[in-house]
Amino acid sequence: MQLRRGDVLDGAMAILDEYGLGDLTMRKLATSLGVQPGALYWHFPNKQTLLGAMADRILDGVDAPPTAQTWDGAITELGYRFRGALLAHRDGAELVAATYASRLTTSRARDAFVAAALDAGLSRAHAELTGYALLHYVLGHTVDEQSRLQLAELGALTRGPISPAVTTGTPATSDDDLLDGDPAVRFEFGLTLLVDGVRRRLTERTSS
Amino acid sequence: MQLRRGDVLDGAMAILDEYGLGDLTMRKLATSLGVQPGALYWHFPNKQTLLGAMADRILDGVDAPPTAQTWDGAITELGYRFRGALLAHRDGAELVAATYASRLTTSRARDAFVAAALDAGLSRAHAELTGYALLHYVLGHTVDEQSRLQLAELGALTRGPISPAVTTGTPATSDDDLLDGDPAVRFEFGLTLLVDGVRRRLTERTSS
DNA sequence: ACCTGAACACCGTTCAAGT
DNA sequence: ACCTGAACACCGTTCAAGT
Repeated sequence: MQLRRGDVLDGAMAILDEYGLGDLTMRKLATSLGVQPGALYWHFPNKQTLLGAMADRILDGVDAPPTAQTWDGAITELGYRFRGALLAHRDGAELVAATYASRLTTSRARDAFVAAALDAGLSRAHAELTGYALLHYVLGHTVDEQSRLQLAELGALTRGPISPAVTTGTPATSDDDLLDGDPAVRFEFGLTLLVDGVRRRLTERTSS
Repeated sequence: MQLRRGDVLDGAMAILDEYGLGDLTMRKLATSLGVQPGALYWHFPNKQTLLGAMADRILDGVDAPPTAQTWDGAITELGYRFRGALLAHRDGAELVAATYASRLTTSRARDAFVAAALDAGLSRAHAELTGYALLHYVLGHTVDEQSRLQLAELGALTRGPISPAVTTGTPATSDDDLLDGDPAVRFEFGLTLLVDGVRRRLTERTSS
């Protein structure tokens, strides 16, 4: 059976979800595919490009038009969708943030924010700037949220052998969650600040 | 001459500024200090802890009380100060973002934002949430801004041997800057959206 | 066209032993 | 107390050679 580019990508996603970004090495990936490390370099020029393709897969669909009827609903919907996509894979936020930085993603996630800001009534220039602000906020928040989550899971495992049956009944809250509050509430609040910021720009326009 | 913890930190910061985070290895650091790699592990338990100490140094002073007279001026001042601290060192934003994720920084930068939000008149809970939103936005924005900057510098070097004298006269704008606009403008815009979001919460309080 | 075998030039970390 | 020497268990990437 010959290896195809998609198989490499699938294998990489599987390792990511099961072991995390730190354990995603070209050598482990090759082993899991039953192939020599060098074989991967026929399908991807380097690891960074592979990570870029993974980021694209993680973000696949987030740029679809929102279903909400209002402009603020649309922006909020896109924000939650973006965050959800990142949280759906172990280290998803970190991977996407790193890939955004290296400019190896082809995702048009930011464009979706820009389109929603245009629909709200902002000028092209302001809509573009709003797209950046939303993108940066969601990325910054979700990287933080996911790393907390994973540190808490690690802590829960380290803290001791509690019967797994116990954790099934209780909601998956950790010590840190209790101290720092619900991450969804935190996310929503920041998103609302930005949306209200946009609202203010709109009323200034109309009233002048 | 015996090596002190501070010397290791100084050496690490020097490598960061000159060669970047990717070239900051324990081995290179040891060589630059004229010592064996193992010696470093007497002063720092591991590389992560060293990176945490570096992040603390980068963020040193950003949590000082702002001088601005108004609450919105104070938040803006803190935002610019935070961003400035990150931009002052090569890969500073990436390093601090990674360290925030691993919770190995002792910086109270977020607390400064929270204090400013309290001064604005927000409740404790809302001020805390505002602190997170501001922190995440500044971090997300500046990681992006700095990676663009460094990709542009790399591109400028790669694109060819233009006389260094030419770049002295012209402002340090790259092709990407022209396409994507002034990063300071982008930063200011997002910060204003958040500040205006806070403002809205304040007026709702007072008017109800 | 696609992959192997084998190497190159690295990593972070550990730890007995030295001074 | 502080460091060396030397190893352990890895990395990403390249590339002639095979099929």
